Formats: sequence, C-alpha cells, structure tokens
Amino acid sequence: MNRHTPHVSLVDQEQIVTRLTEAGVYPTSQRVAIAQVLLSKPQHVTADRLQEMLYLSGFKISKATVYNSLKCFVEKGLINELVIDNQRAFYDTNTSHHHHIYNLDTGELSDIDSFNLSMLQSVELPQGTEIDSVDLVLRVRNT
Amino acid sequence: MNRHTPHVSLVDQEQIVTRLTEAGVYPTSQRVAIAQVLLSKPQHVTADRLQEMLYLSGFKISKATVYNSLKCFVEKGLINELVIDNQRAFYDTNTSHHHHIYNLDTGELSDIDSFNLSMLQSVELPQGTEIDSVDLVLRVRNT
DNA sequence: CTGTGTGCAAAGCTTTTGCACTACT
DNA sequence: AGTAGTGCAAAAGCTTTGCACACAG
Repeated sequence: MNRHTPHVSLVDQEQIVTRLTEAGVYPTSQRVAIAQVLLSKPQHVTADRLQEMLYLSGFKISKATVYNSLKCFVEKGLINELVIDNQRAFYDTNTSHHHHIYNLDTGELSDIDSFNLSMLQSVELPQGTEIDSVDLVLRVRNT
Repeated sequence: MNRHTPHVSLVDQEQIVTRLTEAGVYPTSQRVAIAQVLLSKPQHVTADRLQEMLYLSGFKISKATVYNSLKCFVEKGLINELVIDNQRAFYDTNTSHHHHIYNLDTGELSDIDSFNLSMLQSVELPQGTEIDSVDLVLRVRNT
C-alpha cells in the first residue's frame, strides 16, 4: 500500500456517497473523503482537527474546503454545529437532541442525554419568533 | 462643551473608580472610561460595539485595550462572557444567574430569568470535575 | 458550448501577544 | 533607579469570499 492510498474500504465509500446524495449533497471527492473521516464514528471535532485527521488518512484538502463542506453538511442536517467555545466551532456527528459537558481545562467535550426541559414551555418568546434550538452546556473544571 | 469632553459626570466617575478598586481592578483612565460606558446599564455587547460606543462618547481606545480590559473585568467578576455565537464573544453586565434568548436573524440577545434546573443533579460529571457554569441558550428565528 | 456549482488562495474578521512606556516604591 | 503592571501595534488564529476551474446537460 503506497502512501497515497487512503485507509478506507470501497464499501465505506459507496455507503458515504449514497448518504451524501440522499441528503442532497453532491458527492465530490473532497466531500466523500471528509464524510468518511468525519462520519465514521460519533465525535466532536473542530475544522482544524478534522483537517489533521484527513491528512493522517492521506487526504490533502484545503482549510477553506473543509469549512465549506462542514457548512454544507450542517445545512443538510448531516451534522450539527456547536457553540461551546468563543475561539472555535465544534461539529457534532450526533444530530439527535442532546446536551454537552465541556471541560474548560482540557477542552474535552462529552454528551448528556436529552432530559426533560418542560419548564421552557413557560418562557415567553419575543414577538414573531419561534424556537430553532435549545442548547445547554455544563462547563466544568478539574477539581 | 468641546468635542473632547466626555458626556459623563464626575459623580459617575468616582463611583466607577470605587467599584473597580473594590473589585481589585486598577482604575486606569481607559478602564474607567470602558466601565462607565459598559456598566451604565444592563446590556449585552461585543468588543467591537463597545469600542464604537466609547468612540461616540469621546474616548479613543485601541481594540487590544478594550479586549484586555473586558478580560480583566470578567476575571474579577464585574461582567460575564457569553458563548452565544461562534463569530464573536458577548459580554453581559448582568452577573446574576440567568439564561438567554438569541435571535439568529437579528442578532438580538435577551434575558430569561433563571429557572429550576434541578434535573441537572442527576447528571454524572466526569471524574475529577466540578461545575463551573450552566449555560442555556434558546436560539430563535423570526416566523 | 453553456451554466451551475466546487475548491482553494487570499482577504477579512476577531482575539492575543510582546514590548515600550507609565506610575508607583 | 527598580519594579510591577498597562496600552496598543503588530501578529496570530479562525472563518468567509471571490474567482478560476471542473463537470453535467
């Protein structure tokens, strides 16, 4: 196996192409590579970390393309963009409704299953608006 | 009143100096100016907007100093830094515990009084960590 | 051959750093 | 004069834009 051969199987590639197409994303080679690395398992990544992972898998894709692809995936509902840290965006492959624990010391991000937030029903929204999402983040520190 | 005279009273200045000193912040002229404009009323501002407000009040302070002062105020508990939008930090002069409604269409940010989040007691925190803060943001869109 | 849409270098933001300078001792 | 700490220009980091290029019809 030479150094340009990505460590992925054809089966994965076909599944990914199908998944992208069904979501309405045109499956270019860059997007397929990104989706293979990103969607392979439940994870929270930054654009920077994703580019690094792509590089380690043998793909050389510009940061602009990584960002544009992530944005495209978010718009089509394949992943979620998280607002966790003012310095950088995190992308979450788990699109089901859940919340997060963010370790301010280590940068580690973990999931909390969605719990009942029925008390939100009593919140008065501003005139002419509707809820897009409810984001809850527990920020923790090492003791 | 010439154009270099800021529209603030001496009484305000003295109160601000006292408040900064009590919080452990050395009251330099830039910090006093920033605190006067920032702490004059409950509000949510970005660094950029704050610099603009300072300019309109007759103060010319570099963006680096605005950022460094805001960071200093956050560390001393005078204001809170909010994580609301991946593009920029918001600073909140209301340091009591409460949550936020963010309008994705207009960028408008409003408060929700803190409600009972007792269900968080059942959340298992990662080993060796303690809660620093609990942030809840309702993201809304115009209908 | 035409038009739609992509990939990426370069530009544009936001935020941090490093150092000259100030203000106390 | 020494020292601790500030203000800001310049640097760094994150994200978007604009245009050359590729691909489908």
